[in-house]
Amino acid sequence: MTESTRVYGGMSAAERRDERRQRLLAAGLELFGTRGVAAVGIVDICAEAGLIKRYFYESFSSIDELAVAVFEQVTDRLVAQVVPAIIAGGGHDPRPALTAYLQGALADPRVARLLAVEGKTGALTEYGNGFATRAVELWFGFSPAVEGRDEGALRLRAYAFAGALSQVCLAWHDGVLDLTVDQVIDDLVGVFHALVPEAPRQAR
Amino acid sequence: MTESTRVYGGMSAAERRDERRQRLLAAGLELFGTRGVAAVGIVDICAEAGLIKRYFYESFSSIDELAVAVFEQVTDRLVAQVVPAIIAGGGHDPRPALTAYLQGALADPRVARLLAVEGKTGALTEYGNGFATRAVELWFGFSPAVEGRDEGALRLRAYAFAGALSQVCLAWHDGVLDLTVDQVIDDLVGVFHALVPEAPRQAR
DNA sequence: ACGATCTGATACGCTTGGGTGTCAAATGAG
DNA sequence: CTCATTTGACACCCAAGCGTATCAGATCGT
Repeated sequence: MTESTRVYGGMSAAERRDERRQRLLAAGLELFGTRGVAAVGIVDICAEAGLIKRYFYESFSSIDELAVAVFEQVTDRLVAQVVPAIIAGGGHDPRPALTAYLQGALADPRVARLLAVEGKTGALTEYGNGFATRAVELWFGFSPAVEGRDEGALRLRAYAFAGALSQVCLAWHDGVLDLTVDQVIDDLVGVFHALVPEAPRQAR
Repeated sequence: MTESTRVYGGMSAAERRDERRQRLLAAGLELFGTRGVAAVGIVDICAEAGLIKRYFYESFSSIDELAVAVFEQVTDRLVAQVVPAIIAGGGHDPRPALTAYLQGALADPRVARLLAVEGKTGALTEYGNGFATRAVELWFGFSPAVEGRDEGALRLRAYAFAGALSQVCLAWHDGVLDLTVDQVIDDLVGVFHALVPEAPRQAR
């Protein structure tokens, strides 16, 4: 309880603590995004972050807790970039949103892997499903007020597109798709329009 | 080296050995398909199979080896059902093939999880990617002789459809899609045709 | 019935990783 | 300079899981 709080290395106690937490998050992104969550231990994280175990438990109490924090950091960043792009698209052009999303998922294979694979396993399942749900609800923000049989079909297409995005990102990172980033974006815009022919509720 | 080989429990030595191997494979499908490969140990497999560790090492030398065998068994069964259905479709109707595939992936959530999640992690990555490649090449069997820019775009759509299939199966098993199996099949046939507008090279 | 073999249960040694503790060196306040 | 605080390196105990070994009961051939 004695908060001595003095400056060390030019930083206050809170600053040092936050900086260590950020290093742990960065180490988690690196290792979780390459080896996979299940293959990473606390010792690995500390080695990658250049810290000792004491400072791991300073911010987190388990590997799963760190994994959740990393996942939320990644998805929050992504949402923060995509949502304004959706608004910029004016509700009828999916390209800005797709561009924003793919700039995150194509630029960093670790992000792609976290979203497409790790978010479906172990302690991240509920958070991964939650993110998928958020994305699908976002999708429905474009085309509301559907009912009955078509509502289910539309929802299916939302999940279909989400899965398509993930798989394409993984395949592209694996090098099996010989396309530029812009080509991938163009093609996925095409996929979007193919999946939602009634998409832009503008002049129909 | 002394192969005594005598009958026990009404089975020959080879029969008993095969039966134990099958029980291990079944236990692997159950546990890998529910908890995930990374969360399963040899002891768990043996408990599920009702065997002791000695008989695990009789057929496999590690958890990863069992996981590969389970994955290959599942995918081989699937291929054995899908390929004839492709032929039955005559190269222009995707419905039989999709029906065959989804009868496997929708009837058994463990199969869906193995294909969509576990096949991308750990020791199964190469085999999972190999299966995806097989599926994509199968896709190209329908629409050959494309070249240049369109070849990449078509390949992207193949991976997109594969990802769509996986994600829809997972979502359906999670109960977020309130559709019957037949409705899912119908809708995915629609997704297929949407992704491949030039699909049936019949009377265009 | 008897002996050899097959099986299941259990135990043991070993390694790995989590969680905690100790101690000396580095740093900053007075 | 002196001393309290902060930090890093290292040691330690413990639980879990792997791989192997042991042993009694069950089963089969003769």
